[in-house]
Amino acid sequence: MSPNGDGTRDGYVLERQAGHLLRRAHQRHSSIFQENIGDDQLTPLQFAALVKLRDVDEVSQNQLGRLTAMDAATMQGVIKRLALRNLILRRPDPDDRRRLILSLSDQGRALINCLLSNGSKITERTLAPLSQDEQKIFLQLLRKLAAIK
Amino acid sequence: MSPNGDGTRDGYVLERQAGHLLRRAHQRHSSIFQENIGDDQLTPLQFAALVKLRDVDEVSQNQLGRLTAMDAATMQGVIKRLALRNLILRRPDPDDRRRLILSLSDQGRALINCLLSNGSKITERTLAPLSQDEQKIFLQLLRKLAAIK
DNA sequence: CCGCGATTATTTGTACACATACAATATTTA
DNA sequence: TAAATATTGTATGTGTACAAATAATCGCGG
Repeated sequence: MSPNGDGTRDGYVLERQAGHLLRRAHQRHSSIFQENIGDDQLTPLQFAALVKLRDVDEVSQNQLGRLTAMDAATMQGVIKRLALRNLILRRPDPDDRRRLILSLSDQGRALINCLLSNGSKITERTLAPLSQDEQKIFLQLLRKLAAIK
Repeated sequence: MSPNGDGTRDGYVLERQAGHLLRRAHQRHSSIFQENIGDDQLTPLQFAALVKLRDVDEVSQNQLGRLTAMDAATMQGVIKRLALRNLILRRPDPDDRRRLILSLSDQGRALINCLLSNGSKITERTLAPLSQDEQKIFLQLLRKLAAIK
């Protein structure tokens, strides 16, 4: 009821809420990404789109959005910026005229192949505050929490 | 080197990267927040600002930003929107004319007191995919990862 | 007391993030 | 086949996020 010394009055402490901590952890990761990705323009979502596009070769914009957990509107912006840099190609699907088929350009393929090791470094540095065992546990629990699979 | 069946070609699997998982977990939390906060306009950052302002009574805008991990530009927008709804008061600091002293309005205090239990519910539902033990471990590791304290 | 660096708040620009709405096209089903 | 429904890509509006630039003010060393 009365102040606790740290300024809190009762049960709800911001620093203990999952959402706040997730946001701050994500913040920290973004900053590590930016420092280590090795391409000033490339953002985490753009990188994710390129990685996934490399895995699947060809997909429609919406499909790629589902594979990378971006909604259609967000995906559209990400793709537009990647296309502007000539990292991906867009061509109409002859079998479904609503769709745009996306694929990596040679330049995009070269870039992502070159940057993949930076991606691994980023994950490593993001998890660096944890021991090896802790990292394993954390990723496992985080996967559950993100409702993956 | 060659495709693995799941479409991946080698070591870098998007779904195993900390950043991607953090983003998706945060996404899921945001959606839970929106469904459960009980105020259509209130966002996670606005809620955090109100909670912290309730704890500390009076602070400058930048100080509140540091307490809630928002940079000055973000804080400015959040505060502007809260002030627009008359949830907070802004008055100049007589001792430092650069500062705006922020405090909860009666309306803001009433709202946050009313919504705190929803905040707890949101944390609970966000962590629901984990057992009690897992929740404890997860929060502890997440706090380390977010570099809190 | 002066000057200069630091702090405070604001503004601008870019990029997510998602809801909503829309037009064009596909698919389902009546 | 015709009508209802769903999907695809685009556009718009609001709200994070952060860098960079600006202006006002503060405080400290000289």
